[in-house]
Amino acid sequence: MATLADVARRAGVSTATVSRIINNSPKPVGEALRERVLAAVAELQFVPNANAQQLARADRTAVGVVVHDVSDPYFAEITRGLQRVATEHGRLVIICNSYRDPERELAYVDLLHAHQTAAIVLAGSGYHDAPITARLDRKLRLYEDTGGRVAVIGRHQHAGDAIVPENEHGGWLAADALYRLGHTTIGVIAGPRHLTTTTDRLSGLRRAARDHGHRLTTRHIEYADFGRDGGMAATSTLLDRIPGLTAIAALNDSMAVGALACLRARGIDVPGRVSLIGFDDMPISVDVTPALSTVRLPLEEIGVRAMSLVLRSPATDGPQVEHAEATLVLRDSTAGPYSA
Amino acid sequence: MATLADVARRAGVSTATVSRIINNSPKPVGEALRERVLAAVAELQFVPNANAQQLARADRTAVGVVVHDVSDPYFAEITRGLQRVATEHGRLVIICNSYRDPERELAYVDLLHAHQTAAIVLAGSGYHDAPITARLDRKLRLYEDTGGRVAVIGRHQHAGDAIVPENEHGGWLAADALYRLGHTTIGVIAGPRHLTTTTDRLSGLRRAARDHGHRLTTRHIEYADFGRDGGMAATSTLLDRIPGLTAIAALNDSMAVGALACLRARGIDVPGRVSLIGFDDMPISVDVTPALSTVRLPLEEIGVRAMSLVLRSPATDGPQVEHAEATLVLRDSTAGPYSA
DNA sequence: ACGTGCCAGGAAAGCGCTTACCTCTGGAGG
DNA sequence: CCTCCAGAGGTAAGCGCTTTCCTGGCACGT
Repeated sequence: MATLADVARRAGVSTATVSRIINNSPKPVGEALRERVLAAVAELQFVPNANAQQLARADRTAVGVVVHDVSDPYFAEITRGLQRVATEHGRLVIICNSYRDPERELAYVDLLHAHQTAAIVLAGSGYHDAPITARLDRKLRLYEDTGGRVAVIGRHQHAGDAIVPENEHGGWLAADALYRLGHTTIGVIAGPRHLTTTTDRLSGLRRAARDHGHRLTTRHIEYADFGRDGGMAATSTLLDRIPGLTAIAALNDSMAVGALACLRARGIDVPGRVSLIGFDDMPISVDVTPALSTVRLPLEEIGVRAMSLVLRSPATDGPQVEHAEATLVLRDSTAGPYSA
Repeated sequence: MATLADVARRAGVSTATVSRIINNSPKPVGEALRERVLAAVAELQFVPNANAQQLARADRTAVGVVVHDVSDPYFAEITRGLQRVATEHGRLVIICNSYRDPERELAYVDLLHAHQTAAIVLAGSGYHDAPITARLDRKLRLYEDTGGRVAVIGRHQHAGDAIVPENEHGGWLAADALYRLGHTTIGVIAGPRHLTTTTDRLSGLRRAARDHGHRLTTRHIEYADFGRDGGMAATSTLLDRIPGLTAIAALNDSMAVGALACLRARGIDVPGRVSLIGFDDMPISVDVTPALSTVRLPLEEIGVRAMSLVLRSPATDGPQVEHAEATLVLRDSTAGPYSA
């Protein structure tokens, strides 16, 4: 492993000179030396030790991202936005998967802090768990005190920058859309109840029911994992419990896809017999059959905005909270109820 | 930013002692001191500087992963496998997206090298571009010389560990399946021609044609981007160019989903009028309508194996090359040709 | 009583860089 | 001809840790 000193020796110059050249520092260096040094760098295949550089200069460059799971399309889209902006700024992104384990999330925050990343963006639902939330908040605040920037996506708690998707409003949109189509009872397939995303979306659904004087009911809720298989299972029990159900709201599109699979397996026509609406509008949602009606969240844009927030000059005053608009997208999986 | 020295001062001990305690080194430390130090650590909210640690000890812990794009389901699945194993070994994973830009790929290899990662795994197709390939190979070899481990997924060139998916065989399987169903001319929608994955899969297709004495033809190839929209566009031109086409082979499932969208838009029944087969078997493929027939690659397993290879004790002798088996999965998008 | 080991703890030498500061040119200006 | 200064390069002090080696006590053996 060649070091700076090796290069310096080989070129017959001091390490300072080599350092200046490879970082092309503002300090002028003669052309002759520069060439000698560059030649030595090439011969020795010198690759500077980034850890030593980080330690020596004070600056922080990489940025850390903690998501629940990159392979989930929801996070994949957000991450794509994050990455794009980071790359434009010449920043390396370190992606960490917490797999929805709060402890692992905490551990990753420590880790990114320890690695002196310039910023941490935390994407994904918060937890209904006060001790965890408090610990996380403390860690984040400490990190900020040492000069780190933080942005959270989709959680309320933290004091720093935040992008908050309109989950509650989105829930309202979904229920309202179904009601307008003539449905009066909605079966809900929800994610884990300890996630704030779940409860936020649910409360939007419920508010819609209240707004319509309870001619609409959203009482039937089935909780499962936020994923295709969870959606499939939840749909199955929902169907068994509520004969004649005409509408299902899934709290995310992955679950909706699972619901579709269940419905198809049972030979229940969508939207002929049952209407289905999802949430998020992930890329694939337009390609399933029937194309999924859903509440759209600008996923990639959310990523872009979060990264921009965290990379903006610190001059900007105070923590920013931006909202990401939820919009209704009606495609082919929703229709008026089948009149029995 | 509290440092080790701060903690030592606060606890009234030497930095050596603090270091021993926080790393719980084998060297024994008295109980009284240990408590004092731990208290100081807590009060000062000390978080060790990982860069300094890396520099001081010789070991490397993180591992780097370079993929074309994590938000692509193909890579998302592989990454999931990689992550799982890394996590089991307590390793941090740094994920880098090259967005299929060879230069960026090279830059990332340098970057990961510079950051002293323990290993680099390069996932995704290689390029038909000798200079690039040579440069990459040189960098990788240099990295290995300095003690780094490398594994590549899905490319032949490099000398180190490799997982090679049976792309050629998979192509053969796809074409052969279609032939057995009675199709004699296959329209192919392919990814970029400079990717080895594209050409490998294509040559499998062609071999199948030869094997069947050219009663089968795979001459009609449309190149586009490896993605949903690329697949859609390619299918469109294919359909225009070859009237009466009864079978389409897409070189990956994303393209196949795009093909499905195009076919649906044109009102062409699948598999009634046109049969469609994909490649990869990404998770969503079972949920589109009709469920996609495809050539399955054990994506997550590939990730698992690659990471295991790279994390195995160096004692193991020589570079390993493992194959990932391609298997035919016939679902609902393929059938016998419609006899005109 | 004195040596002999052992053990807890500290001193200090790095790890591979960056950079503030110093030194030594040589040429311009008087 | 001397002074002064700018430019080119080097010296060395860190950055925040880890770890080797050393020291000073202490309990033990004789």
